[in-house]
This record gives sequence, C-alpha cells and structure tokens, in this order.
Amino acid sequence: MGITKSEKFTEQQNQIANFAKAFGHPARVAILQHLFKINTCICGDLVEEIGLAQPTISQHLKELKNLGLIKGNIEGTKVCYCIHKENWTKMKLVMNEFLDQDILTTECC
Amino acid sequence: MGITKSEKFTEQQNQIANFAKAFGHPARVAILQHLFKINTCICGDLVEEIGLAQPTISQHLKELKNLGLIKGNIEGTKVCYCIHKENWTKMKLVMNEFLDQDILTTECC
DNA sequence: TACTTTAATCGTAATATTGCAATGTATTAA
DNA sequence: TTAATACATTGCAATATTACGATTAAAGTA
Repeated sequence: MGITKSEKFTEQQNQIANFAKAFGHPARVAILQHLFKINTCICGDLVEEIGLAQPTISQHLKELKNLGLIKGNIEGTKVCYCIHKENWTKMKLVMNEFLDQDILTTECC
Repeated sequence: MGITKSEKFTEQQNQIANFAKAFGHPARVAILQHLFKINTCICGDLVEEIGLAQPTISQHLKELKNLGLIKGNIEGTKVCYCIHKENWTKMKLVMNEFLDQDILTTECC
C-alpha cells in the first residue's frame, strides 16, 4: 500500500528511518556533500553542480530543510543554504547509536 | 517520475543512498535491532516481534539480504537470520565517512 | 503417504517518490 | 514601471515502495 505503519514502531526507530530516508537519494547526498565542501554557503549553483532541474533540486532542498539538516537564508534574489550544524550533530548521535551496535553474537550462518 | 537518475551521481553517492534507503523504513530498523539484540539468531519470530504480516517481513528481509547486511540460513522448515558482520562493518565505514564530514565553515544563516 | 509447519513468491491495491514543465513570487536592475 | 534573475510552488506523469491475501515450495511429522 506504499504506506508505512509508523505506529507499530518506536519513536526512535521512526526517527532513524526518517533521517535515513533523507540520505536515501543520491541527489540529497550530493547536495549535503557539496554544502560541506564549499566554504561559502551555496545557493542555486547546486542546480548546475548536481545536474537536475531547478524544481527538482528545490524539492530536495525542501525535504532536507524540513528535517532540519540544512538552513536557508534569502539574500536578494538568491538563497543561501548551509548545513545546520547543531541538528547535524544531533542526527549523528541518533544514527551512530544505531550503526554502532555491538555485535555480541557469533554469526549463525 | 519516481525514477532516480543514478547515473548522474558517483558510485560512492549511490552506495550511501542505497544503504540509507535500507534504513529508511522503521520495520527494517526494527529487524536489524532485533537481530543485534537477540543472541540466538532469529527466524520468523520477527513476524511476531515486528507485528507486520509474514510476507511483508519476508520482503524486508529479502532487501536486507540483497544488500548483504544480513545472512539467512535454512534450518529445517525454519530460516535463521543474522547480521553479516563483515559487511556491516564495511557499511559503517561508508556511512561514517559521510556522516562525519567536518564542518569547516561557519554557518551563513 | 498425507498432513503440518515455515517461509518465499505472486499478484495486486494503495500510497509515496522522483522529475520536470509551467507558473508564481520576490527582489534587483534598467 | 518594466524586464530580468533566482527560486518556490503547482500539477502531473512515470516509477517505486509498502502491505498483505493467496499460493507455492520445502522440510519435518504422523
């Protein structure tokens, strides 16, 4: 049904899934990497950099902004985006708790 | 169009996105957490544990297996699943390189 | 053999995601 | 004011994902 039964899972599990979903598209990965790489905050050069149409990039940026991973600031006709440091750090804590689980058991198979 | 233009991105970006997509559903997060938690490798108790229908769980398990994050072993009429340690470690390297990027810039906004 | 158990697969419905052309909205420049 | 620039939004088509009933396949049990 394409609908995720979020109510069956813990808040933590849904949170992990939501962050992961944001990274689940290479364009959003590329956008974030670019924002990290460029010292000056980048606006719509992302469209050229990534190579997708402007509305598509705008949509991906919106998702990242809604999750709180980036911020946008209007500067004249341009918009300047950058990583939301504090939230990025918080996100890392959540993801690392999941990724860094200790593997206590020996493999069964 | 619902189709991701993977060819526009680097192999690394696609790899990150593919791993992230696997974690982008709380059921798969829950499955993995359960496999980590339980000392004995778990088979279809996952169906009871997670609370989704058996074909649904089976489908999620298949995705995780295709990505190489878990292994399955047939034991009689049951199937025993566990984390694929080596691949999990490799996945962590890829994800951490992405997540742990240094934020050199000051925020612009 | 026939029956049971367990899990995979098939088929399908409902919903979500991706991508972009067209359009709208500010802001700046002329 | 008019035109240009930069980006957001809308609307829609194509594809992907999620979920599960029904069925199948494989192995154990009576």
